[in-house]
Amino acid sequence: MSGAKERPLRADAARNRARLLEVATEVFTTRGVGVPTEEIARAAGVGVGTLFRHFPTKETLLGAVMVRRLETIAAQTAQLAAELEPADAFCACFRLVIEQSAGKNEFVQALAAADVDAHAALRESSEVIQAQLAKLLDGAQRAGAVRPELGLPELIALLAGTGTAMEHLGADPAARQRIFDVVFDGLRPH
Amino acid sequence: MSGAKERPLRADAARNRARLLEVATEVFTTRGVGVPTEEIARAAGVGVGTLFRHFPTKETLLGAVMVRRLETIAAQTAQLAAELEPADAFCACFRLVIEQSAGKNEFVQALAAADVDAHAALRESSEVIQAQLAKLLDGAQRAGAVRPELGLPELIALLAGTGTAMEHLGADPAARQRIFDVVFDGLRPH
Amino acid sequence: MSGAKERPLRADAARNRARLLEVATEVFTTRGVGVPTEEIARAAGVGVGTLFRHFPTKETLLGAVMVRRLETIAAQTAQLAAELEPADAFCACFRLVIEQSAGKNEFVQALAAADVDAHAALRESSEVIQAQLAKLLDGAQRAGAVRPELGLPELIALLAGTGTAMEHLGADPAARQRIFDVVFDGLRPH
Amino acid sequence: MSGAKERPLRADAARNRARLLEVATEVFTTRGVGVPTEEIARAAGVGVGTLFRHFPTKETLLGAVMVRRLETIAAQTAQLAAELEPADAFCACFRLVIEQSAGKNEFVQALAAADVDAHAALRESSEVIQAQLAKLLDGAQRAGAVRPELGLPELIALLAGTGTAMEHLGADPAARQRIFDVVFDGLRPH
DNA sequence: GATGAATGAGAATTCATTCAT
DNA sequence: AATGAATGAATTCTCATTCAT
Repeated sequence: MSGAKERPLRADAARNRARLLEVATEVFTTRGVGVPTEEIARAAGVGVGTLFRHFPTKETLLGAVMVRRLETIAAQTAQLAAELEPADAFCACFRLVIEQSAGKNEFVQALAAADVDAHAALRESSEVIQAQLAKLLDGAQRAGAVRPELGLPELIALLAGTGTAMEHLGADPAARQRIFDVVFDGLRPH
Repeated sequence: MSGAKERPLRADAARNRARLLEVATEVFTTRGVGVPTEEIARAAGVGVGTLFRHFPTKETLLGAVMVRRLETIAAQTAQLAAELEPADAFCACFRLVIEQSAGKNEFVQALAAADVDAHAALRESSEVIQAQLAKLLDGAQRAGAVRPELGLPELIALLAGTGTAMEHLGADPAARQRIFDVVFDGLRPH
Repeated sequence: MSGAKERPLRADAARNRARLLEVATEVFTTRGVGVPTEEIARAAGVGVGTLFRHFPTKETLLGAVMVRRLETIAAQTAQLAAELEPADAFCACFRLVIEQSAGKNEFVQALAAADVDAHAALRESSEVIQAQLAKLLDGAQRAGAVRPELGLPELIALLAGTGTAMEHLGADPAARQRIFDVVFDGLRPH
Repeated sequence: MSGAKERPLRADAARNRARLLEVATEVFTTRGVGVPTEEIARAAGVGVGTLFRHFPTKETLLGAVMVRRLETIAAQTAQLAAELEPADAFCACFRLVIEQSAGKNEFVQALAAADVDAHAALRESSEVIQAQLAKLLDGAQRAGAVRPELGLPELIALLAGTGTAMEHLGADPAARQRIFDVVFDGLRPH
């Protein structure tokens, strides 16, 4: 279904690609999507040409960064979901998503402004995570740990919102915990 | 406190300035800060030159838009605070801020990316609101309606976060209400 | 039908636009369409921005150059057609087109490679000329000066071809005349 | 005369070189010289590196394509010249050159824009053909079939021009024949 | 004061050519 | 020899800001 015929990719090319993704993630996250591609290339120690060989469009790069993030989160989520009781799993994953999503989240908007094909790759990863979240939510609700009237869209909105709140708070762990307290207590049936 | 000597400003100039702010608010809110200044000028029915005479920098314009929003919110907040019991006032104002802040909120980020002087004008308005929020929070906490361990920073973070959540949800009023339920229930002492 | 509402255009702006066209004609003609826009701007003594304000696309500029050429030719053709007997008019106009069309004629191809809208402006001018040529051809054929089996497409092809031949010949007037002799003698009924 | 010490060239290398020339001829002819080298390499089933090993410059490749064309034409011309009467040989060869030269003829211009060394290889092939054409012209003139005042430069210019005319006409054989009629009748003594 | 033309520093992207594998 | 990844100069176009009218 992911119809691309992926060549093995030479060792050094793979390294460059990985490095580029690494750097782009860092840069986009800390300084926003407005950063010039050239700067990302320089930071990765390659020429612009190389960047564009791997990601034919800035948007493609953006998408690849997102996908990588999503895949990481999906993997960790899967593990937590397997190891913990429904209610705990739900909380742990909620926290996980928040911690992993930190940074300027204009990403999504930047991508939303773009054409559909760019989304194609994202859609898949996105659906995987959403499915996981839906299952976690359902489990927590059956266990009576989360208000039954909430749907997946609200959960996603709350994740996004909590992420924003955390950004505004900076690193103070006590304050962050207080936010989690509010959200988790608010999520419980009332 | 605002050290500038403001001349009276001719009638038509004032009208232009007002119209520009109006339009800029609308445009920035619905289409983001990336919109070219020229387009804003055109939408306001003036030349770019006029825009830049009133707001010597795009960032200045952005700041002015923010200030206007903040002042509106501050005024409405003051009124609500005067009319309602502490607990109700807190909730009403929380909702108010959320509803008024709707739209592409890259604003803040765009401003954050800029130099300190641009903030100067904002700081004042910002402080006014923060003082109001602090008072509301304190009142609600004294009334036992809000967890006592929350500080102003957390409140602000939650406001920002709830705003983001609402954006992700679109216009569905029932879903929006469910988010408010979670947040307000979570804010209560547990 | 030419639906554009043309503003009067300020004096200096008009001068720049004219100069730009002048220079672009010269440059494209002598050095081909590959010349960077920036260089054209420089040669016209303006910044790139100005060039792109007047011609939002390199292709637009190309088109405008063509249109100008075509219009010049059309005007001169009209005059010659009015003043001379059919047979002479035909020859005179044939020569005229050749002399005016000199230069690297990749123009047309460059434009042909582009989208339809760019052609729109050209089409009109092009049709005007083609109508004139059709009339001239018809007149000359009625006068028995040109083979009756030739159609407009062949005439156009011959114009293009003779133009190419002239380019290959450079400025030697005697040689150019010999080419004309061949073509005109060949055009006569046999 | 061609001062390079040519090594025998391994069998597969020779095959690659041939294939490259084949493909480049096709591609340049149908799509113009703007096509990226990489694409030509891909179409030939080799890597760019290989292309550049055989032809150290895009221009070199262009030149080689031209040479190949010229050599083909020269060979066929020689055969026709040997088989036919002077007048017929002249006409047949004229047609031959036209038919073989079809396609986007920016070639020559592209080469003309380049430095002299690239021409060096061409010069030789070019001189061969020109000698043949001179002889054919002379023969036809002696036979009284072609105007005596025409020189080789005019013949070449007419060949180029007729080629252009044909390109403008597309494939319609009747129209093409009408062009030939004009040219051949024009070439006859008047 | 208002206007909108002019400016030019970027920004994304392409492509001939080089070079490590 | 062949490969294709890497390179970076060059190119088109945008947009905040300035300035002549």
